[in-house]
Amino acid sequence: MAGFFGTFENKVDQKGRVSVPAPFRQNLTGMAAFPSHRVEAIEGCTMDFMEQLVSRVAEIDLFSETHDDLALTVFSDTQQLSFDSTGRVQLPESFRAHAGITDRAAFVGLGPMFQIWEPSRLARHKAAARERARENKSTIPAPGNGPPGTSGGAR
Amino acid sequence: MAGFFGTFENKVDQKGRVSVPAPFRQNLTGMAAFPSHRVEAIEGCTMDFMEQLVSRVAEIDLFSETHDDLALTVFSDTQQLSFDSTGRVQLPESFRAHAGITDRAAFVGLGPMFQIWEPSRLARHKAAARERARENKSTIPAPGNGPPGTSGGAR
DNA sequence: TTGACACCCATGAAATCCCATGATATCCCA
DNA sequence: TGGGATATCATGGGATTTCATGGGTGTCAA
Repeated sequence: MAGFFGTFENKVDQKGRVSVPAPFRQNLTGMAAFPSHRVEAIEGCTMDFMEQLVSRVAEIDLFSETHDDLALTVFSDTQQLSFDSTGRVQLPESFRAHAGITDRAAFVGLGPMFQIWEPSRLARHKAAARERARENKSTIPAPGNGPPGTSGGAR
Repeated sequence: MAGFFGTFENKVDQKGRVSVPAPFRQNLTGMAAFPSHRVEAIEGCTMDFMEQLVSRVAEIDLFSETHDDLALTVFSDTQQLSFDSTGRVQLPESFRAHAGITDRAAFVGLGPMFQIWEPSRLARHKAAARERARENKSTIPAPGNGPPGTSGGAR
């Protein structure tokens, strides 16, 4: 599976446009975005991934409260953002407000998806996340060898 | 599985490019790299390996805190480095800074992955590692046994 | 008419391509 | 087994392309 890696900080111009980092664009024919309900950032992913999300949510009991809440939270605010000819997207005002983005936006790769942050908030969030990951000793289930960067080394 | 062995020291030119040692390149269609959390070096692995990680992460409950923390910690500093036609990669400035690399870089094979060091730091690190290995009587677990016990991979 | 927005072109900086060079290492054949 | 021919590799640097960014124009709708 192709993924999103790395962190890229780009300028948001007066029209509210941002260049999507070229490495991200390569995996994106079209992109879907929605405000994160957990952090002050925008979540982004491929259209494909969004459709997988739809399937996953569909597996939750229909008519359950969880289902409704999740569906409403995620899908009702999702927008498909399209690129202009130079690879920029228009960040809707409501998205910028949610993330506190004014004139700079940091794209951060999270593997299957990515997030868009106001840079200084990202810095704070990242420090906190790293701390938590260390405390919980979280690791990625190894695909047969010790994952680099988490815990195991050689095997 | 293909592995990385040996140490190779190459020049970093003014453009920030380094030749990836030919023996390493043979195992690499594309390479992923990220700053080590434990030491002042850059970790490298195959793109395949990274993508396996992505798949693993995609299987964790989306929107869980674990998922977010883990993904952020692992992927946000990772970059895909691609080879030019003569087998060089561009080492991003942030990587060089993390490892203290200026005009020389040492590639160290570590089996399933490898590291990139500033040569003199590597020398020091290596001496220390050898010392620790002797004191701890570290061993490599025999094939077929459970996860490494006290030998504890890199730490 | 005034925004909001898609489309287009311009620009400078940076990354990448591509060719050239010399140094080793490898091959091949007498 | 010598030793020249050939291939591989690390390295340098100019040419070209990509990329982020700025700004203009036209269109459609309120």
